[in-house]
Amino acid sequence: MGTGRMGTGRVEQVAGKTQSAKASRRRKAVGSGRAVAPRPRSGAASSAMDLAQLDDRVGYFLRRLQIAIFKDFIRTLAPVDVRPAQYSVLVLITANPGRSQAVIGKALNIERARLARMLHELERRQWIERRLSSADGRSHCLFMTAVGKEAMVRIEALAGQHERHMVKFIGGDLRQLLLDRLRKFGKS
Amino acid sequence: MGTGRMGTGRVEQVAGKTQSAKASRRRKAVGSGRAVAPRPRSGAASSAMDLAQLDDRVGYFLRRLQIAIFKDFIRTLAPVDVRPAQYSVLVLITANPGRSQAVIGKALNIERARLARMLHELERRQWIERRLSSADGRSHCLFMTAVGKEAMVRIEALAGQHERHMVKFIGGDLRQLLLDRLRKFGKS
DNA sequence: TATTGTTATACTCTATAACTATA
DNA sequence: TATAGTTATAGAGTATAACAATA
Repeated sequence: MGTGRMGTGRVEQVAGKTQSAKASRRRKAVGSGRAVAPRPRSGAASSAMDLAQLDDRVGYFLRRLQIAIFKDFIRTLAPVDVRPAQYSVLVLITANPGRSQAVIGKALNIERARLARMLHELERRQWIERRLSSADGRSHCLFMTAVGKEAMVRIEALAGQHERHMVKFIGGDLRQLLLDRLRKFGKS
Repeated sequence: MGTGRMGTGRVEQVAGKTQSAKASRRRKAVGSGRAVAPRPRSGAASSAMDLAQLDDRVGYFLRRLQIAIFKDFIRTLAPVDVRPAQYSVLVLITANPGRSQAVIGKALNIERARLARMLHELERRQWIERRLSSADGRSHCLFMTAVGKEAMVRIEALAGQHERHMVKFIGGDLRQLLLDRLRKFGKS
């Protein structure tokens, strides 16, 4: 499951592209009519929906819960335009300054290729800084900038707000139980 | 969060594209050297990693658990090449024959655009059939084909195997508790 | 006007391969 | 030879807009 688009963060830069996108869409739309094979007719069913075996698949419900949680996270942190993966990286750099990309990536299970791009974005926003390691010329040591540390104050405030939403959403008891039981799956 | 690639399902059709992909990559690689600004040097940190605030974010752990679960699902159902979203659609069509795409999509929170493509794929594999509704000319009623029903036997067997992996992975008690508490978030 | 199914575009994220610089 | 960072490609998934046909 990738994470796809989800939520309403990052709305700014879409506006400028609307016109040309529309135009090219219209251009390409010419002659794109799919040859649809004629289908047989059938009466439509209309009783209540049965989830059947899906009702016993934890994965299914966990997935839906997780999507709802990420949506709230993205919505809550929209003012600072920080997504879940970015947040986890920022927290780790803040708490562990000077670590290499490889180490941070492994801790969060983020591919180094993906992390490289994400760090470029965070560097562009002047929140983090990369310094070549004096011990290993291949490694980049990661640090928060002064601007980044300042931004983290607001980011953590919003993240805390999101966490309080979770308490209201799934209940404080279930939240705590999940934390206690799931921590072991999130390490390494 | 979309779900991205994840796991090892669908490996077949990659092989044939390797050569041309490599070639075009080499072509484009010419002159793509990024002008990297020289970075200051720094000593590398090396103590144990601190998850800091991340250690209290249920969303973080739920996300990691959910990824692990989907990976197991994809790996376990690789023999039939069925992904989680496809599985959920197949189960619902099997249990609720004759429903429209709109209804199935709403029940599973799958965008109608996305569902249309997925159903094309399932139709191509001759597992499902679309019939125009006699009551509403806009609707397509969905049915499993004989081949599809036959395939579902193996698919459900593998899905059950996956579910037993879950019991071993998170424990039968936690699985049951999650099912009891999360079902309400998965309906609508 | 609104809805159903469809196509297309943009973006996020994962997986993978290739390349460089360094070790 | 192996590792760190980078770039690029393919693919899954989400969000969104537009369109034709139908209601």
